[in-house]
Amino acid sequence: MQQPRTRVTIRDVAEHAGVSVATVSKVINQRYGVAADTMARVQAVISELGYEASLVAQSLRNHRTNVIGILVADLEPFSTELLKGAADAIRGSGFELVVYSAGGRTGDVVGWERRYLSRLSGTLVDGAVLVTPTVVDVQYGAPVVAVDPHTGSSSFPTVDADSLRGARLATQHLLSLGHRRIALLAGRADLQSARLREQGYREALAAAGVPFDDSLVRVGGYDAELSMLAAHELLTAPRRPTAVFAANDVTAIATIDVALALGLRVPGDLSVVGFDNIPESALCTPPLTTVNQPIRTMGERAVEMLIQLIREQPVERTHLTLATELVVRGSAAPPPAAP
Amino acid sequence: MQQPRTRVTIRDVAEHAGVSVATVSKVINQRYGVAADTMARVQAVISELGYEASLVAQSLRNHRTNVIGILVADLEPFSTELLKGAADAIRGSGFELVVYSAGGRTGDVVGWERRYLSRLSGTLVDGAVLVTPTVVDVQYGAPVVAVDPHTGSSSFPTVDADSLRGARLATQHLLSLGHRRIALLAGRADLQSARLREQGYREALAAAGVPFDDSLVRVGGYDAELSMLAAHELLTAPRRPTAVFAANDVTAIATIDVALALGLRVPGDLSVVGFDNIPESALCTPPLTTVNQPIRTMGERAVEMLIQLIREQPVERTHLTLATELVVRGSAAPPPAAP
DNA sequence: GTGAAAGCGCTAACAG
DNA sequence: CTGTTAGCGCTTTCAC
Repeated sequence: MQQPRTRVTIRDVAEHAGVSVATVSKVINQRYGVAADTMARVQAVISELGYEASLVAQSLRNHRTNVIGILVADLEPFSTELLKGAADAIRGSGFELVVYSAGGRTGDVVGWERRYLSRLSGTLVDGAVLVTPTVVDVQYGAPVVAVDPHTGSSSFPTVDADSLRGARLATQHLLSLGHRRIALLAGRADLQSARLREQGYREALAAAGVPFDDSLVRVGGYDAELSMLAAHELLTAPRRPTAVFAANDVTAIATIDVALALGLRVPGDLSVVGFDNIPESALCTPPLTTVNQPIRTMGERAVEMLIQLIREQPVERTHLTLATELVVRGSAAPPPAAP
Repeated sequence: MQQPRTRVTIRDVAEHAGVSVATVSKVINQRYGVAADTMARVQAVISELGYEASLVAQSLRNHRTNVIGILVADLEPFSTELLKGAADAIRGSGFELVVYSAGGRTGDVVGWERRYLSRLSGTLVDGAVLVTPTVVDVQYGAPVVAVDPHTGSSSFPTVDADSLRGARLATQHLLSLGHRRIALLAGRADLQSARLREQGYREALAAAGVPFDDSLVRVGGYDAELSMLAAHELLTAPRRPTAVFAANDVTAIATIDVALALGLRVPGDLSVVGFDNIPESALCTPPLTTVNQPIRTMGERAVEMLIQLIREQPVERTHLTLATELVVRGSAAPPPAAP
């Protein structure tokens, strides 16, 4: 095989083989109407030159690329895990996977999503999966599936997890261990998932006849640093809670760190329950009791749904909510004996 | 803004604005020679229609996309971490990042790399970073930087970490703690990094006057499952080692799991040192003593180098080997008192 | 069975 | 200042 300075194009192949570009194209695409020996000759030149058709030129012509795009705001544990599920679903589907990351750029997130979706759809990708998108209502030239969109009412087909039930389970777990002063380290108020987790917490409290106490709620914004501050406030207050339900694992782990730094034992003095079940949650000390969100499965389902959409096959349900479940590990235990 | 069923093209904009496509193009690309009011009118139509130029058509024309591709075999901790570094380096560079994942496909890895590189280069991406590539010698239409290539002698500009020194540090650490029976859980023999780590291990042993013992070496292949088997063999042998140096963190963690399952205390009965310093290594129990490989920095450097290459700026060094260092945590301690 | 020609969406050179 | 034209690499009629 040669090592061309510049890309080898279909023209180069045609010239070397002494045929027209049309014929080469037919060979590449296995069309009928090419003599066996011509075919063989062209094939030989193709491998001699190491020719590969340009993805760009092909998609410009075909409007079909067999590529699925996934747009993520950043590569953090959640999106990374989801990507793996997507990769699982892609395998054997005949599609390829391309990931576009905004690289954690803050501020312009909405613009980025819209711009990319628009620039890619109909050309570079046959469809796209939007991970935790902020944009939910625009129609593009290609099918789009949203995973865990920031607002509940999306006009896109959507895959998410049952945050409401998960939060209820987590809170019930703490209640059944005997806790009554259960703090909530909430997520971001602008996100649907965060609102549902707070609602679940309130419902479980109400069902158990425990009054909701505003002073036990702090906003952690799904963010580690912010949560450390919030947790510190919570844990140094005069009557500190005996348990914390954190809206995601990252902030739950931050809470444990703060508690340990304050000399509290976990779960001896403070129980903590998280949400997400990211890989790190099993590895921290103590291992985190949390709510499993089937992140990988969400990625799989989203890609499967998207492929159906692309193939214009009927999609049974356009809003899929996957079940969450409690994963009991070591960070929650009965409260210390009342003073 | 409208919600077109199909992609809106430059033609649509031109028609709506009552100008030619060339003029629209000039407006988009901020070329001189457009009257202010024409410009305004076109801009208005653009935002009214929500037009975005097709990435595909642009790159076919321009041979310049301001997009950098990163090709990874799979999305595992190493590549994910590297991606983050790459994302850091991209920010503010004027380039965008696109990740292509083979999705852990085994077997066809080489073919995939070659095919993609070939299909993308010169068109969709201005250059590419290949992560742990098996292909190292082919020239493409666009610059390529390899990270931690599988064979040492790559003709690509390369970024890697000092595996040799890192392995020596790890082994010396165990030696200085008093260990003499130090096992090696090796990586894959076909990989440069694995060979260097074995060599470092041997050199440190030799320097300390400890004879190399073949029976203390097993191949873990950088793979968790394979390593659990190997570790089991090692730890159930008649004279088991007092320490294990694993060629990467994933296999080190697997070794700890096996040791604990066998009722051994870590580091009381068995010391373990890993290599990579992936995030998980700090979170496992006990926290892993390991060799830090600046993975994120490798991603950054690779992207920086690639950008220089794309801009045809001189690159000071085409083979960058980043320093490794020992990170002492809790998984290595002096050996149990000799029997 | 094969090739000439048109065109996907866009940009650059050149005329007007 | 604006439009016409050519062409990026490829596929697809449609003549020959």
